[in-house]
Amino acid sequence: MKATTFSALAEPNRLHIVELLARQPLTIGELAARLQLRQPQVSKHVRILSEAGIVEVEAVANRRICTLRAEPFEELDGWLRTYRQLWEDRFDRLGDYLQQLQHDASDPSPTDKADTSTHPDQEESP
Amino acid sequence: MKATTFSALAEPNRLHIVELLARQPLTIGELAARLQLRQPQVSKHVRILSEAGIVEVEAVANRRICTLRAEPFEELDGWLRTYRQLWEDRFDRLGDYLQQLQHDASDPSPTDKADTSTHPDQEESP
DNA sequence: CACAAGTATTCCTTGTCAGGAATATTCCTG
DNA sequence: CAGGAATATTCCTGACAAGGAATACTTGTG
Repeated sequence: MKATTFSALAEPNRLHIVELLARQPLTIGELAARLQLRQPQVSKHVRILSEAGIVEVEAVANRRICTLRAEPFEELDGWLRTYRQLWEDRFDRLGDYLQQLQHDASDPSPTDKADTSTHPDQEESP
Repeated sequence: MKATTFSALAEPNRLHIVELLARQPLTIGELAARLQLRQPQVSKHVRILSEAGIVEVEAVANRRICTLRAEPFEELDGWLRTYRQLWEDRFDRLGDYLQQLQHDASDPSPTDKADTSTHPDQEESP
């Protein structure tokens, strides 16, 4: 998962923009009116959202029509899938870990043991 | 949706922490080792994640065991539901809007018309 | 009770970002 | 082609966030 996606959504006005665009496409000016922001700031925010791949800007004469792109949301959805067991499975991960901690008091290889073996590997510096 | 959740995940190291904790709970020190960061910075990052409600910190003697909390992910999942039609329905929102733009050239109430009527209202300053 | 491991906190510095204001650009219309 | 609408860009300033370094706190142990 790219942090830039979260970064783009971390700004309240930008998050607001995204939620407005979820209802319908809007131009820069329309966004500015709804957000009570001045046009230049909206342009900047939209640019950032656009560079993050969240918003697509279509030029129609004078105006720029902003629409949401699906990809980042699909990616987010896929990312979330990894965490879905957190509230679905609900097994006692902390309990397991506490057990493991006690073991580790005498065990020389303390760190990477309790892998639940359901996650794709991304970490681990061997 | 709270921007603070995105804000907490916007920092690459913090996102990394979350992805590590998705596999198993870890202490501050273990996180520091995996992230190649110094302990104080990890403590700070974890504090921010904790204040955002993403991570729960349990004190066990000397150490602090960090685990993921489910709520923010559930909330994110619910939030995404609103956007799921973006890639599932795939109806031509931009085309609709272009139509509407032409209409609006003569129509005096240009802004709020094309409500798809499937979204909870949060915006609109009447 | 001194010591060490694990962690928290503070201070400092640097870089980044958001908004304001002014200005430039593009495009339509008469 | 002049003028106005919609938007982009630039410059500036103030706030804030992140890492480094040093230090304080806490807990188990000898």
